[in-house]
Amino acid sequence: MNAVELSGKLAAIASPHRMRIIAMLQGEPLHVSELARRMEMSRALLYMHLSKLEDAGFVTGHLELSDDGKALKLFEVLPFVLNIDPAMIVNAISQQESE
Amino acid sequence: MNAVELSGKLAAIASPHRMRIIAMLQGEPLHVSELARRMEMSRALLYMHLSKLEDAGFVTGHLELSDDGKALKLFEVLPFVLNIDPAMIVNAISQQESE
DNA sequence: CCGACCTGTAATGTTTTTATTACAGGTGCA
DNA sequence: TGCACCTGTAATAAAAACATTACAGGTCGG
Repeated sequence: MNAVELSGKLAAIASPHRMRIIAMLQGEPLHVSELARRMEMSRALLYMHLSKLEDAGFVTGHLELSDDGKALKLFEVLPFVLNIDPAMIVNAISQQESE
Repeated sequence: MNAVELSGKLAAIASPHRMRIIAMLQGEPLHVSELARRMEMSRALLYMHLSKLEDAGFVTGHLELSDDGKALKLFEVLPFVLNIDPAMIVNAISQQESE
């Protein structure tokens, strides 16, 4: 992982709102409207945060049909681990590309 | 470490410029002007980035006298480790305060 | 005294991020 | 048909981050 990719991922979690989203989804997938209620946040804003988390690979969402036939967009946390220390920063900077 | 502190630290490293600063200082403390030359960056801008890194506890700087008596502000990397995964995010969110 | 270094920051402009509001459209059910 | 849900996004405003320029002041050596 190069420096740009790494900083992108770090920026994606470096937000109290987004960390709270991860904490709420952890172990309990929720659909957008329900999550918006629990976060006490507008859906539009929540979508913005969810997009950043999804782009960075921390969460994933998919449409699903509820029991009564309504479409729900369920989001869940993807497993991830990032060990940040000086050596891995040096390593990221020295990477020109590659995943 | 609570969510606000953690997001502050993550935001501080979530920048290619600042990651590069850490990489350059790692193992070789440098004074501001010299680092500015190697980074090809203005001192004013470098100070802004260094302040963020110092506030977050990733680097530290102190004045020191060179051999010919001039004052130099030497910066060096402080050891740090951050293991980021869903569980530690949940933990950070559940912390109300404490260091 | 002057030139070549160094530190430190204020003021300003630009860009990006964050947040709000408003809209369009869908399903199920009484 | 009207109500209560849901998804999705465009347009806009407000706030924060980033970057540049310009200045003030210090030490040293020729």
